[in-house]
Amino acid sequence: MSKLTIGDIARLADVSTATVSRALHSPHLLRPETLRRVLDTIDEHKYIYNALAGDLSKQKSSVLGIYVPTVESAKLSETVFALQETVQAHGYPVIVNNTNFNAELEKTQLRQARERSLSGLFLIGYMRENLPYIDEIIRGGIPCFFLWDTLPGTDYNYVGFDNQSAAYNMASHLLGLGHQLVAFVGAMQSQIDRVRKRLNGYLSALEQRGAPVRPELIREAPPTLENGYRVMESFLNMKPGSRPTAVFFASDMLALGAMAACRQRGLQVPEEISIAGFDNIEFAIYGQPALTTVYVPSREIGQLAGRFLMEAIQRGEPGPHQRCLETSLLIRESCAPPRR
Amino acid sequence: MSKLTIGDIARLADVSTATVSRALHSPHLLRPETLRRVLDTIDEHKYIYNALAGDLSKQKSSVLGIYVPTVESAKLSETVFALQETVQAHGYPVIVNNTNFNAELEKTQLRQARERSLSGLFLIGYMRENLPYIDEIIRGGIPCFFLWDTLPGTDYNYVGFDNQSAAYNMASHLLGLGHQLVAFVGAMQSQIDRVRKRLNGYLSALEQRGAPVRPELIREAPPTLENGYRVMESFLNMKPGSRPTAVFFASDMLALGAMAACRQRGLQVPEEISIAGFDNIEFAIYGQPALTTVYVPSREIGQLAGRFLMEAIQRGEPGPHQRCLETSLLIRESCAPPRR
DNA sequence: CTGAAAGCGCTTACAG
DNA sequence: CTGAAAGCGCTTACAG
Repeated sequence: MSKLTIGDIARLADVSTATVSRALHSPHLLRPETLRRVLDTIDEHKYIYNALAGDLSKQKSSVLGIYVPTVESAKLSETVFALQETVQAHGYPVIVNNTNFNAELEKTQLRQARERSLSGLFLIGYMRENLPYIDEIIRGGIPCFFLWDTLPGTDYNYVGFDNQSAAYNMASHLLGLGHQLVAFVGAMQSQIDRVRKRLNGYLSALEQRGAPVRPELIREAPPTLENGYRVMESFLNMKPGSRPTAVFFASDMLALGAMAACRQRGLQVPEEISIAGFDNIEFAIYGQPALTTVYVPSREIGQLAGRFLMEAIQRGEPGPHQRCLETSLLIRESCAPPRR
Repeated sequence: MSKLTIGDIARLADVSTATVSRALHSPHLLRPETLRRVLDTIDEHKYIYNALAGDLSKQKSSVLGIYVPTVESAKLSETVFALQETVQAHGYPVIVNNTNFNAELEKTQLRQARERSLSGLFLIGYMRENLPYIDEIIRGGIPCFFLWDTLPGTDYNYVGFDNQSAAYNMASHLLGLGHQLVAFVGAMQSQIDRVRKRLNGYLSALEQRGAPVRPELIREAPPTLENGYRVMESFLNMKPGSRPTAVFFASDMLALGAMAACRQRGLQVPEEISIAGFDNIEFAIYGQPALTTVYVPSREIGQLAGRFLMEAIQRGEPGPHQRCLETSLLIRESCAPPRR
């Protein structure tokens, strides 16, 4: 019942510990006969590899880390799971960290990555103030991938999409429909760069169309149904004339919550007010009406990032690995021209 | 830039490595003056603790593992995140494994837990055939907690609820409304014990009411909106008379997908058909109509399980830790008496 | 193709 | 309260 070590196996198979280690990790280096003998001994005695010892001598743990600001959004989970699926085929487990928009917490979690010498980090957003610390980690030799955003003109690894132009396109679509008062509700743009870029996309669409910016039509809330509901209520309480005729939510959760608020008030979407989202979660198409939104390739992001890291580790490809994926406007039924 | 070890710190602070180690983990053992000197040196030189070495010498990694069959269900994520929140306050990161209803994969992931000597495991469901292997892990000294289910009469740790009686109650509610043809759609009851218990609850409600069991009204599908949609379509294609007048879905995702199928066919819920769910995901209340479902205390499960493990580790409480939480029927608008 | 041996950076029982 | 030293179980450069 007490645990066997490679030393025990070595003795039992009449080889050295080095040979046992090779049987486990570089079988091609061994004579088939030797290999077989060692492997048989391992099986027979149900030897369990001690990864703690292995990690220490390699000075690197084959564990990965992913950092997510919140997981209320099912969409982020898709990236997490696609990533896990990709890397677990290579035997890499992944530690999932919820930073919860908390810079202090995020930093603690980032520090653990160094203490544990993780093989790679994936960041779906990060707190701006921690960037220097992230740089330090990268210099320390842990590859970091930024997800859900692009950082062109830098040496950072990233797999994401152009948040600004995606938001620009949606805002333009709304303005093109004839809306003058288009509101924007972001999922924490003050803290998350990629959401700030969406805000910028919205602003530049306004500018390009010559529409005025109205600060009272720009809001921010964590991406939950309930917050969408609340924000929408507050819009609906504005007096007609200053009340937005279209609202662009930078998250489907918010948008879907908002649709419920409209329903509650007996307001027809899109006849009386247009609602657009961002993400394309599975529920978007089940909305009533089906939600016009921005398609985000969340699974592809996870897969690609996982693959890039595996290549970086196994084939020693130095990078930087950078990829900007396509998003697209999903025009469905929740947006229409404003009433005259 | 090269990494410092406690040996370096010891030399710089003119103490032994044992003292540095104590400063880090058992500061109360040191004279305040010594402690201060060591801590200052650590700060000054930005020493980073090497958890790989620490884990090896303690022969135990302060990492936890959680095993989830699928994460399409937002509800399971709630448990995962509540758990993480609870344990991360104690400095324990958690590896999240998606077993994806795949016994082979689950076993590989379980083996990694042993290789890495994790400090604790949480299983939200597991493949039946892997139970002997889980037993082996427990005997090997890694505490395991079964979540989302109860295992009364055993020595296993669990934090869950009574799936059978919860399902029994919902099925009884439907039958009590006057439905004769109540269908049951499970999220993989053939593979997941807790879902099988829900099926049993449904069956015993039928029996208790003297309602016949109709095999064609019992279905199984992974818990996604799309599957709910499809299964419902197939029910709606049955000829009236044999078609169910109420459907009990063992997952809100399925139920909400089914509501969309009804809408698509122009069928009124609950006037023409009743639909019930299980989970109470946030979307349930935003359904049209609001979904009648079973409340599952997913966050409490995660919190409690995390707390139990921390107590087991830190205060050495041996357990078994067992807790059956309450569920409740959430009667909303999606169920009504059948049409005559 | 295989082995002897140093080394990875901590922890902790023991001694003082 | 503190230190010397053995030990955790691997990996790998080097030698043969």
